[in-house]
Amino acid sequence: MSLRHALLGLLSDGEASGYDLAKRMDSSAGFAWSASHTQIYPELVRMADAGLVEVAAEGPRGRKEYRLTGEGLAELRRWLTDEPPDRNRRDESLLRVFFLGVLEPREAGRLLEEEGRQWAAMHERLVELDAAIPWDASPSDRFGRIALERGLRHSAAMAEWARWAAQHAATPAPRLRTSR
Amino acid sequence: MSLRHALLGLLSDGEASGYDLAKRMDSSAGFAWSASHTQIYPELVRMADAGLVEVAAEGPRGRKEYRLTGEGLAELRRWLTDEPPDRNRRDESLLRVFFLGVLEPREAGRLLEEEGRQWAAMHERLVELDAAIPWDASPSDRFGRIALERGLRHSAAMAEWARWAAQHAATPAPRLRTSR
DNA sequence: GCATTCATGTAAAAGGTTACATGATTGG
DNA sequence: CCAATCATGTAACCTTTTACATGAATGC
Repeated sequence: MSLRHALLGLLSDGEASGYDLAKRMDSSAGFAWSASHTQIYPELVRMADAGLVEVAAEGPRGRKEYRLTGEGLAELRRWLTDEPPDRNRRDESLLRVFFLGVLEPREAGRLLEEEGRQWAAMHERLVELDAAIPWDASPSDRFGRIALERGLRHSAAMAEWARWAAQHAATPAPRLRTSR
Repeated sequence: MSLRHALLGLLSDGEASGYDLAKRMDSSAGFAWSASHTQIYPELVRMADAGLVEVAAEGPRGRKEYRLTGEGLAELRRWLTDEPPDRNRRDESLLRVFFLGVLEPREAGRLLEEEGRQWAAMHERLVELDAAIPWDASPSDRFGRIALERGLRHSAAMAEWARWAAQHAATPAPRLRTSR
């Protein structure tokens, strides 16, 4: 139930409404987890029932600002330290690579080149994001920056891999050599 | 509906029963997509109804070997070339990083070190897998090797990142410097 | 003979997406 | 006044996981 912990984490950075959380999810932590408002609103109600969050204030248009309770913060910490991360991989763009052999080599190469462009574009986006954010010395910014660094390295490595792969997709060499 | 395309892809490599597919899923393509037998069996029935696969042979213990139809192969190719990959990210171990600020710096560092060990272990596993597989010149092996190379580069980059991050998690520097 | 592996399934529950629905407030 | 954004929700559907269930063949 990672949605719950994602919401606890986002709320640890300050009070927010479901609407706010949905938007935050689309930027920062959304690189790791996404959810639509239709999933967030009922989950917040369940979390309030469980005592993990509480309504801190109500605003215009029925806006409800949620705040983390002590119990909620404890649950977030427990999750981080005691529960082993779910390393279940689910990556559609990798899945596709396995099956590129059913296409013409040229077509497979073309798709890998496109994959490289996508990763390069993502890298570019992250570089700009990094430059645009006024990082401060707060713990949440420190780890936000560390998470972004992960994205930078990941996208750089994937863009490089895709370029390498595109070259090797069409070359009828009996054995591939790695670049490392 | 990626499960369907994962199964089509696995079947493009040769006939297999649901049982076989569940096992293959745990090794090769399982690094990108996993599914349990309880999901695979009914999906194969639906795929047969849709004309994408057919029962090629029946064996002992009610074993049913499925074979890709022409329609199935066409659908696999259409998916690869015409449908844009779903780049929806869902990565619990990254999600955690965003929230490490709620822990003691030392605890956060410890978790990042553990993350580094996990990635290094994964890298080691892939290096061994690479050495153990008798790659041939077939298209499926070519792209299997390319997919594995992606895993090698990915795990190497992530292991390096985690080591870097562990160092920076506890250091109370006002601004982080990247290693690139 | 017995344990293991092979082999298939059903059903309930949980998690997630898409379509539909409503209305208040703000900015131009 | 009108469009855009804010703000919340329900319901149907699809996907995935977990629990339960059964029994045949193989190897020792």
